[in-house]
Amino acid sequence: MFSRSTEYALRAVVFLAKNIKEDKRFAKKEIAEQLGFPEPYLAKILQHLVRKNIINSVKGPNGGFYASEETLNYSLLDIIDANEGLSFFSQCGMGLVECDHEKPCPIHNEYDEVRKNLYSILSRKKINDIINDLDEGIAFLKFQ
Amino acid sequence: MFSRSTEYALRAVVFLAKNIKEDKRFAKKEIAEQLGFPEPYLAKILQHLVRKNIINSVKGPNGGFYASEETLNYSLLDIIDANEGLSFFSQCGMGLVECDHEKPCPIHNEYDEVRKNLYSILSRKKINDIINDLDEGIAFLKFQ
DNA sequence: ATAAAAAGGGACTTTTTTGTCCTTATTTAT
DNA sequence: ATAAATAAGGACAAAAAAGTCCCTTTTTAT
Repeated sequence: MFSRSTEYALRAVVFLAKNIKEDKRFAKKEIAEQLGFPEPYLAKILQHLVRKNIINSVKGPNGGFYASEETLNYSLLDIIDANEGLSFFSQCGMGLVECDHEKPCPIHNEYDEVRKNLYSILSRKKINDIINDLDEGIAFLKFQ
Repeated sequence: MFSRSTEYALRAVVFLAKNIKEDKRFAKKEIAEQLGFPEPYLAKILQHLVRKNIINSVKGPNGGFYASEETLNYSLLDIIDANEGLSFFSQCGMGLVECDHEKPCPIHNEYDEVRKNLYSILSRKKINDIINDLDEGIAFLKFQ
C-alpha cells in the first residue's frame, strides 16, 4: 500500500519509541541489525525523519538516534506524510486528473469512502497508542 | 493505490466496454489516442488482458481489440488481479512477514478492515455496472 | 589538542517499473 | 498468391525507487 521506505520509517520510529525509556541513543548500525534493514538506506530514512523533527539524533561517540516525548505524539499519518506525502489520499483510483465530487469517475465514491476511512484511522493512531498496544500484548512486532 | 499499468488496464477495458455496441475493433493506436496513453506500452497491457481472456483481439486488417459480453461480467478486482495480482490485499501494512490475526502488527486490524472493505467494493463492481453509471450520467470518464 | 565514534550528505549502482522499437505472425481484401 | 493492416512478442532504453559507498562534520573522551 505504501512504499518500502515508508514501511522502514514506520518500523524504525516504533522501534525507537519502544526504547524511549532506556534513555539511550541507537546507532544506525544497531537499528539496522535489530530490524533487518539495509543500513545505509535506513540511514537515509532516519536522517529524513530527523529533519522532519519526528525523531532526534546526536553525532559523535555515544550519539545515535532516539525518540522523544514529541515522537510519541506523532500519528502514523504524520510519518507517512513525512516520507511520501499524502497524494495517496487524493489521487483518483483510475488515474484521472479530472475526477472529483462534481464529476466522479466510476469508482470515485467507493474509493473516497475507503480512503477517508483509512485517513481517519491513520491520523488517530499515535505512536504512543502503538507502544501501549505492544506493551499490553494486544499487538506484536517482531524485531529482527 | 494501484500501479500505473493497472490504471491503464482499467480505463482501457472501460473504454472498450463502453463501445461494445459498435461491433467494431479498435486498433491500439486509436485506443492510445483516445485515452492519451503511450501506444506501445498500452499494447503490452492490452495483449496481457487478451491472454487473460478479459478482452478479445483479432489480427489483420479491420482487426483490433474489443470487449465481449464476458468482458462486461468481469469485476474491477478481476482486472486488478490480472495485472498485479492480489497481494495488495494480504500484505502487512508495516511490511512484516509474520503478521496475521493471531499475532497482529499494531495496525493489522485497522488495515484489515479497510482492505476487506475495498476488496468487497472492487469485487462487487462489474464493468457492466460502470457502463450503466456512465450511461445514466452518475459517473464520468473523460476520454482523451 | 587529538583520536575515535558517530550522524550528515552527496555521488554512485542496482533493481524495478515504465516506455520504446523492431521483427514476426496472422488475417483480410484484392 | 500477394500485399497491406493489424496484433504478438522480444529486446532494448529511460525513469524511478531502492540500495551502497565514501568523504565531511560534529561530538566526546582522553
